[in-house]
Amino acid sequence: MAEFTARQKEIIDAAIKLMHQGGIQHLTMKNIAEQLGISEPAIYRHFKNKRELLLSMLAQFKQRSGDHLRRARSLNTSGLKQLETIFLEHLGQFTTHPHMTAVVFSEEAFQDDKRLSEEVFSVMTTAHDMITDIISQAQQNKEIRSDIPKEHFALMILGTLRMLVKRWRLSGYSFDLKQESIHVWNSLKTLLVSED
Amino acid sequence: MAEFTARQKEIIDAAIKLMHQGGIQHLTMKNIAEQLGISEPAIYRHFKNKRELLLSMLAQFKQRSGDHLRRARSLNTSGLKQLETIFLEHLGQFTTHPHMTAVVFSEEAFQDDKRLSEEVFSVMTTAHDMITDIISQAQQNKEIRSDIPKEHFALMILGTLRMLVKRWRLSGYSFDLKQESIHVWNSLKTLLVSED
Amino acid sequence: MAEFTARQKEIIDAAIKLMHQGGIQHLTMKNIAEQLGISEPAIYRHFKNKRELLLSMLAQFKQRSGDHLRRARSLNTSGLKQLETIFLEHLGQFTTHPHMTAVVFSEEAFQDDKRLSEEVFSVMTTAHDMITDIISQAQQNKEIRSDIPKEHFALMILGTLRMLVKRWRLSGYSFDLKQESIHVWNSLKTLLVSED
Amino acid sequence: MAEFTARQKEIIDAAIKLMHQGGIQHLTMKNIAEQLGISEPAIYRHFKNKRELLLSMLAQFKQRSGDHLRRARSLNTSGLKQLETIFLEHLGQFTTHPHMTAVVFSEEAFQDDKRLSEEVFSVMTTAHDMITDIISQAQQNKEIRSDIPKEHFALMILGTLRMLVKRWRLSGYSFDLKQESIHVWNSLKTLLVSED
DNA sequence: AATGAATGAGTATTCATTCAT
DNA sequence: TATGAATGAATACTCATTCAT
Repeated sequence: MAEFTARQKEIIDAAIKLMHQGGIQHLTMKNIAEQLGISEPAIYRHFKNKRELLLSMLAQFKQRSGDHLRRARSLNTSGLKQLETIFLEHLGQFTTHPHMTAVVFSEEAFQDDKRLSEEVFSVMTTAHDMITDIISQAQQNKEIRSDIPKEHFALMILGTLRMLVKRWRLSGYSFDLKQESIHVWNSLKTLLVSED
Repeated sequence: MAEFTARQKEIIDAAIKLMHQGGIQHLTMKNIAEQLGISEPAIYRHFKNKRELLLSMLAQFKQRSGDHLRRARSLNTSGLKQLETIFLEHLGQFTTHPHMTAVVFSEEAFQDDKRLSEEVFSVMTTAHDMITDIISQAQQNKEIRSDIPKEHFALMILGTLRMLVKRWRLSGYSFDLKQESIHVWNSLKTLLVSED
Repeated sequence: MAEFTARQKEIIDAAIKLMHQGGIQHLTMKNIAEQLGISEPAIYRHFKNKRELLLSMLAQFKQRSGDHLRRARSLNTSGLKQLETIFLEHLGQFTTHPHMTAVVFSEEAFQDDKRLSEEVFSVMTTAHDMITDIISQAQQNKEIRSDIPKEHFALMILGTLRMLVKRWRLSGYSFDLKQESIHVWNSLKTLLVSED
Repeated sequence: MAEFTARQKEIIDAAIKLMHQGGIQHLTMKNIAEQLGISEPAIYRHFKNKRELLLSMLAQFKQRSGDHLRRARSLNTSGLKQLETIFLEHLGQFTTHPHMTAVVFSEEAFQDDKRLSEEVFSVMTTAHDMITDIISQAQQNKEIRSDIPKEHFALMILGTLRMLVKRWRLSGYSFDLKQESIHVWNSLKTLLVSED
């Protein structure tokens, strides 16, 4: 939908990087300008105001996230394989772009602006809903055990994924997220399919 | 360790409430003072500065959280029962004090201060470690399936718990967290014990 | 109604002086602070924001103006004498406080804020209405000729007064306003009473 | 004297319209550009800077005003008729172009620039002088009563005219200025000619 | 003749903190 | 123990203006 100019992308990237470094407290117009080597007012040529910039940042994140999910969903494979793709690709993306993890956990930061927090919420909800959907089908196909409500599985998968990212972040990216994500997924898979 | 005066506790509570309402952006000395009906300088009689206040807030939270865990741990019951107590009591505490959820998710907020973020991290780590410990023993006792690494179980339990709280928070506390937490725990329990 | 502290009065006076010197463009928080030898933030201890300061300035002016009018009105003299008192005292006040003239002509300056412009408008309207009222009675008492609508007389008196002040202002206060106002009032009086 | 290109006239008109809408605060290069649908730098092709633009605006206004006065003056009629023409045509012009009223009352706005404020002042002075002149002759011709100094009559006529316009402006143009101006003029005329 | 990109100086306002009382 | 008054540093944002294209 919203196409960004090269400069806008640069600014958005700088904003993400700053959020990553020191939270929203660090995400000031001055810091963004400094990081890009331009003056503060220059930013206003590209974004009406800070809010619009943050909204754009989230819009971009939302789109990427949505693309990921849709791509995984469209794969002509089993539900379990789709979930694996989502789980691993999502975490793989963070391995490549560690500062993106800052955006995932930005709900609390944007708490004082309804539009912004809704936008972050919607990313989480979309993922949750799609995962629930895949599980539902996989349960019907007997790929996944049916004695656990699909919403609980979704909660577990998303919760585990986020917890893994959070630990990686708080540890200072001190372990190999990609490697670890494969191990964790295997555990999750085992639980999803096992039946008494 | 740190014993707080009645006034200090009041200030800490006010701080938590403010964080809950509008994030760290709302957590200003002015707002704290306003909420307590005192002047700003008055706060400095009780805390050296804002940082010390936040540190105290986290210390209190850490202690409460630790107490909870230790109490659960000391119960002369099965590991599974201990995990259940931790899971349900933790969530039960949030039901009674919803503004406490703000503190749980405050890691990102305190990102720019090492001491503060470490403090929040340590709460999470302590919980993680204790859960891992309980699981380890329960696996030896054959209460919990052993084909899944204990760390992965810990990740799942803590991740699911946090995800549940986060959804409750972002939904505007629109569902019965206590009720829901029982259901989710049952699902988790089923997965913990089931064996191929 | 609104009682101002000593500091608030100082700030209001500084604001009036600045408006007088260089129009609203000069009326900045920085300039006010500089004139008082304090820092900008200090002003915010005394007024919530600039708008509130301007509103207070106008409130003070409104009250003074109203007091003047009511005092003149309450004089147990003829209508003509009351009008003379209003005319001469009003202009006399400006002679003593030349910077007050800036406030009289501030309607255009406050155009972009409804509340502010309404406040200035109301000062003018109040004067207009009271003058109209006095004229009406004086016409019934045959003090003032009745072949001219009272509103037109009010327009003339207020218009002439303002025009005189404006010319004084724009001339750089180069003539004796008090002296001149007596002459002009004599002319007005002659016209008010003369009859074909 | 100063001949303006079509584009320059457009820019001047846009400036007047903006002043009319929200005072000098609204009269920014950005707003002018926006109103014309061009970019800000484009304005600098036609005016050296903002000051030059405002000066041109006033020059245009001065010329129009002067033309009006001279045309009225050149009429081969009585002095009273000339004054009537000036009074009614002036107000008639405002009826057609309400935003012009903004320029009449712009003295205070341009207070911080000597050249600009002088320019506005000169428009007023020219009108004042010419009116005084006409009155002087009319007094000699016994058209107008001679017991009132000509300057006072000039002050009254101009003051009443301005006051009428100001009230029209502040009322939101809610009454028929043309109609009202005829009534007010009749009152003024009655006073000008009546003799004890 | 016009624009996209940029900027130095300024604008109101907020923040944590200090100090005299 | 508390407060009224103050402040340096920062905040988002605006303004007139310039310059390369």
